[in-house]
Amino acid sequence: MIVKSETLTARGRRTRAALLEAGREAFEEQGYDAVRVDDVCARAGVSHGTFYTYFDSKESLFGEVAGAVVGEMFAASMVGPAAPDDPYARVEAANRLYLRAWAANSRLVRMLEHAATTDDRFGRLLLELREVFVRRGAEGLRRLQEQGLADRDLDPRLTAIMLGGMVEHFAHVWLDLGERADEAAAVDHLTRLWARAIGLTRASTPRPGGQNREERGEA
Amino acid sequence: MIVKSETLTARGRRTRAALLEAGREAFEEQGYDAVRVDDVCARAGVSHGTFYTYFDSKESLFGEVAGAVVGEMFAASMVGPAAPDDPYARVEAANRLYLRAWAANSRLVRMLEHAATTDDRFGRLLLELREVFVRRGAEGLRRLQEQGLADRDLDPRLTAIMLGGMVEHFAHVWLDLGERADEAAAVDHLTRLWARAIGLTRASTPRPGGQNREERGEA
Amino acid sequence: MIVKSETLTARGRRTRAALLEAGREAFEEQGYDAVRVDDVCARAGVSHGTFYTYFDSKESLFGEVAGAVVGEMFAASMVGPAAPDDPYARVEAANRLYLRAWAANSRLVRMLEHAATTDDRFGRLLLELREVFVRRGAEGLRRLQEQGLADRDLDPRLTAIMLGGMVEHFAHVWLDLGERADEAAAVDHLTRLWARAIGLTRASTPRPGGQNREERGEA
Amino acid sequence: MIVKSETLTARGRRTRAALLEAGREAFEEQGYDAVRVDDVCARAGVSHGTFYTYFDSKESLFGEVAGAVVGEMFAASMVGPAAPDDPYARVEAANRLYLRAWAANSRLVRMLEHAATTDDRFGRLLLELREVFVRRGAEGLRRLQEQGLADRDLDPRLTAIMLGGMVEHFAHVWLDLGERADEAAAVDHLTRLWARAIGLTRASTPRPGGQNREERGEA
DNA sequence: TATGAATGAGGCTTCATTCAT
DNA sequence: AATGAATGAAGCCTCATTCAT
Repeated sequence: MIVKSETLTARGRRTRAALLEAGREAFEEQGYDAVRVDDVCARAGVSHGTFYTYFDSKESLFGEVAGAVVGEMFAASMVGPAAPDDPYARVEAANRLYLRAWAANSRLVRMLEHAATTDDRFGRLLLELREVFVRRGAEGLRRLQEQGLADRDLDPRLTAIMLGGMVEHFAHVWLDLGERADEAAAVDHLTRLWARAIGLTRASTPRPGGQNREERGEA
Repeated sequence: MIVKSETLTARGRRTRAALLEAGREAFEEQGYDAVRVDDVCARAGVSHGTFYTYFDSKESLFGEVAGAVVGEMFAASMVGPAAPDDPYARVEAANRLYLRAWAANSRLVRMLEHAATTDDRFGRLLLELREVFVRRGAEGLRRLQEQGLADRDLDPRLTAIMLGGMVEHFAHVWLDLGERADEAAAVDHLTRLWARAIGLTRASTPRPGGQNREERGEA
Repeated sequence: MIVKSETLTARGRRTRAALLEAGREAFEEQGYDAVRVDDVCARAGVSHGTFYTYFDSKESLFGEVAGAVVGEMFAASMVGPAAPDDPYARVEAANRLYLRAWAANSRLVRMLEHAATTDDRFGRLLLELREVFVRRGAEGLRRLQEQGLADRDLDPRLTAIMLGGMVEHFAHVWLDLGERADEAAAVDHLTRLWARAIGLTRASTPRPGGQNREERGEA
Repeated sequence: MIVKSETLTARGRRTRAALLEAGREAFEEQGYDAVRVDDVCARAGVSHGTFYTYFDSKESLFGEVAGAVVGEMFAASMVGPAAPDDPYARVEAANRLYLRAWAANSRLVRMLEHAATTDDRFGRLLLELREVFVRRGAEGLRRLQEQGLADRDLDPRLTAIMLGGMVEHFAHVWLDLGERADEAAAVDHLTRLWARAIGLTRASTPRPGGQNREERGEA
């Protein structure tokens, strides 16, 4: 009988959390395939049988880990109330968050991508995750279009998917495949590409961030 | 002792080719993990033992399959001499090819991505593959910059990585994750985003394709 | 320390009884192997740990359940004071009781048979159980022989084992293996076979039951 | 891929047969539950993985063993052309064969009984097995009835089930549960009970077999 | 008494790879 | 070259039982 957190005593909750944490670490360090249930148990300092008190299988543990990660990424994707007024700066802030959110969990997201290959449930999780970013991007674009600050001939959703994908994919190439770049330059470039792609007109104060401030300032 | 094609009799070459072909099909249909050596042999109509006459291991078979796929993608990425003169049209043609090349091998590329996780050799293969597209993109951009048709403040390589990634990633989202879109619209959007992102000035005849022809025609 | 009923508080007695009852149901429904201690606890509405307050092991629980069942079967096997005078009718009544007793507990008896395979203790229990019926049968036969109502050349014990086995086995075939028959016809046939086998002479009033009344009435 | 005998090379057939034989021995000696796949492999002198080349699982091995046993019992149940003319002697011969067939495989039949509890497939096998004996018995009785040698008021099938069950069950009590008896006496009693139960009239020469020849000869 | 978390022995099965023929 | 039998490392999972609270 597998137990969710609600039913558990404090001790049980601790054990479950330890397994979850151990699982996350193990997956991140070793990759899904290489992780044996016993590895996780050893990390968590519990016996082997205990694992199955809390989780059905390695896959089910991964499901929870992935769920947690996705939750964190949701949270991290919020620009928040402190967002700047300037549209360009907003785009930049969003891109930075996007990049960081993806970067922070790069390995697990890749595992999720792979898991999605086999198990639809993970495919759905991945879709949900992307959808959050896509929605946010599409919303932002639509607003800019309404304000006359962005090209109206772009389909908001398709555009958000494409430009969001650009950021996401760059995170992958950068962090997983070892393409050399520094964050500032990356964010700057991504933002400029993004802004120009949608025809973002700097309505008021042109406050471009990043390192090419001057150059663009001249334009 | 594993034998490559050169050393083989006609019969041997046939068997080897059959295994390779069978492997490719099997990997594409079932995914790396799910494929058993026996599956491949069965498809190729060959006994288990025979497999090891031609390949060291399942992984080595995958290596060859992946190599072949990458080769095909290289070939497919050539815009060719029939490329249009108009820069925008060239970008469009390149994007179409890019998308198709990735689409045609989506599953195997994903497998390669996963394999890269474990085995550096596949990581390198993947890098090589991307590099071809990145180089091509960077070259193109540099040329446009020199001709004064694209913004000079963009780093060609970084830009190519990012915009190329946009295309590649869209292929993935589209084909593997089931985002609905039709090719024409996708290519059109990708091209517009790409063109605007690099500030592509239509030097001569603006010949934008896609669904918003008129609007842009007015400009 | 395992506790028997005598030592227990009222609450303890209730818990123990609940486990016993739950165990019996579980065994009957699922079979020995398929029953997990947890199943029994769940049925009894008790936590896992509690089980071992009252029973040494799953096997020991089964032992008690089996004991209870055997006790019931003993009780059920009594023809009682209301038994008819007519020997044939007595045989018939005994057969009906025998069949019903076995039928009522068919599944548990089978489990007992299986348990006997591994554990002698259950073998002995089974022997005791059978012995009751065998003795009763042998006694009855001996009395009939003495009264000149049954063949004297039959060994009473062997005969009782064989004819008793016929009844018992028929119960098994009928109830466990799905041979179609109705109780009345079964009892009638069993009784006729039994009676003729021992050469039962209807001393006084021939009062054969069942469906062939007339035919035999003619004799 | 599991292989049946037809497809195999001589070596494969030998290995398969060895596993089958080893399985049968193991089951007989240790009982189904106690047998581990590895035990069987050790007996057969093959590795552990080899087992799964030939059988799906322990259960499937048991299925084949049981099938073989049932086949042997079918064969053993034939009275054969050497059967005596005298009906009583025929019954006696049949009972002896019946008893021996059951006795020879008592342990495995018990395992089959138990397996039938869980798996219908074994239930069906058991039914088939019994059906052979039931049919034979019913046929025999019907013939005797037609010849006027046995009571016409008995349902042949029901009677065969009951009297056959008597023999079968006695074999069980005798061999598995340790009831003391010698074969000759057992066969003699079974036959007498059977014969009388069906009202077998010795048409021609009364040639009762067994040890009580003289006593009965006097009657 | 009752709880329920923790334990770990015990078995099953898969499949890449080797090897004798 | 081809065959296919044999191998065994490697992991997964269940569940009766113990134990601290």
